Amino acid sequence: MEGATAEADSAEGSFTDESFADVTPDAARRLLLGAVEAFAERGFHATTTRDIAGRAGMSPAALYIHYRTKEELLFQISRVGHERSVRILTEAAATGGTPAERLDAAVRTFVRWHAAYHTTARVVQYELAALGEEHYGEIVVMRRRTEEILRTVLSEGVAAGEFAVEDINGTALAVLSLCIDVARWYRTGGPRTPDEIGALYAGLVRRMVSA
Amino acid sequence: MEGATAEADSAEGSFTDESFADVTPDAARRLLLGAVEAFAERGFHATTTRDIAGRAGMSPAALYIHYRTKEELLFQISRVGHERSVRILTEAAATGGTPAERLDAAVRTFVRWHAAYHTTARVVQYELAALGEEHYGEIVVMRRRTEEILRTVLSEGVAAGEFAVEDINGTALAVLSLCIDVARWYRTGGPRTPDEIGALYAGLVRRMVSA
DNA sequence: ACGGCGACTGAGCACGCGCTTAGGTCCGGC
DNA sequence: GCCGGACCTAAGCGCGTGCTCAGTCGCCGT
Repeated sequence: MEGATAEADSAEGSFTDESFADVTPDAARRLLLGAVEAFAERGFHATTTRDIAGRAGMSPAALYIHYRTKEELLFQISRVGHERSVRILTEAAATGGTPAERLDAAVRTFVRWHAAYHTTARVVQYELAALGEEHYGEIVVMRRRTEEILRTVLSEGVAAGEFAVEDINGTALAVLSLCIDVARWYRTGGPRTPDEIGALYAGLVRRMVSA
Repeated sequence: MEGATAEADSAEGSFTDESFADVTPDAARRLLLGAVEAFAERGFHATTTRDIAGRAGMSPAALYIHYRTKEELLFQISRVGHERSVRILTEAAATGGTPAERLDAAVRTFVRWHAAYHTTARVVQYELAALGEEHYGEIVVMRRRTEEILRTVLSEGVAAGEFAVEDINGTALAVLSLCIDVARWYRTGGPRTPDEIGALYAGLVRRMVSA
């Protein structure tokens, strides 16, 4: 929880994602951050390598010293982003407490991450189709783990009599879908902070599944 | 209801969207349908005009007899698609019955449309950023109407004592988000028919808001 | 002092893109 | 019979793209 709480604590404003804090060298990290911004704004295919390099304050050619292709840049973003989001979900779902409490924590922090880091999250969730086949394969494994975590919590809640859920697979998919889609519509400076959306969504999901 | 029921009646398989049935001449309609497929598969920016023309069985130049630019093709798809989806929601929310029944009908048919015509819906919901500024402005008006319909039903349900919803705006956004995101993950040939997903989601939403 | 090496740039290549243009074909009206 | 217009194609223009490469800069160990 500690990590997950720190994750989105400053909550408002467009601060950069610390997911990429330990990427070295410095230029490689700046390129990644530039690419995240650009991909989130325009999409992968509408973004030029010149734009990315420009945001990082470098010439177009410098990009290819640190990454072999534009697609590899996307893959690194996707990989790190997925690792982070899976970690957050795992930690939240593994806290002590009843299944209801764990589902609450999972939805709350997952949503908060998608809102606070919606720039990264948008690339992570909506640019999958631009990945190469092999890279996509690696990512899909992590995505399946995400679904598995949700299904597990729901099953345990049903077993404990806390939840009344007929279609566990379908409901898990719906809950995830609800959380993920936050990255699509969230705007910094909107009426709600990531924390508030997390709280709202946790409540909605709780009512959706509780017995 | 009649129209909305007919809308997704054959329910399974990848049948073409009749939204574009009255587009003339024939070649213009074939181009639209080809563009819908291509945009849904690869996204607007990754789709070439040669690809679209090829799917319609024509030379690249033929596209420009019927549409001035590639973007206009996207706009026509987006416009017709939005009109259709707004009409569906409006009709469902305007049936007689309690707010709970109308919310049920709205979610059910809206979700069914997004699943059954997920190809069109994916373009409609996820390619907005590729629209030109003026065209985007036109579309946004329709999207606001969609939100308004949802907020109205929720408000009426609260007033009638059927729903217990604190944050009407936030909840309306969440419900819409849930429905829309179906277009992202739905695949034809998956375990659930559009009808089944509609029923599942209507139930989930009902529990989310009911007093 | 200097060699070697990693980081970076300026210039530019080959390609595929959106779109245009000149011209061909077909068909209904007179 | 033949004109006019709607529809379509072959060819290709100009440009911006992803990416490359020869060469420069500056820092480090010796």
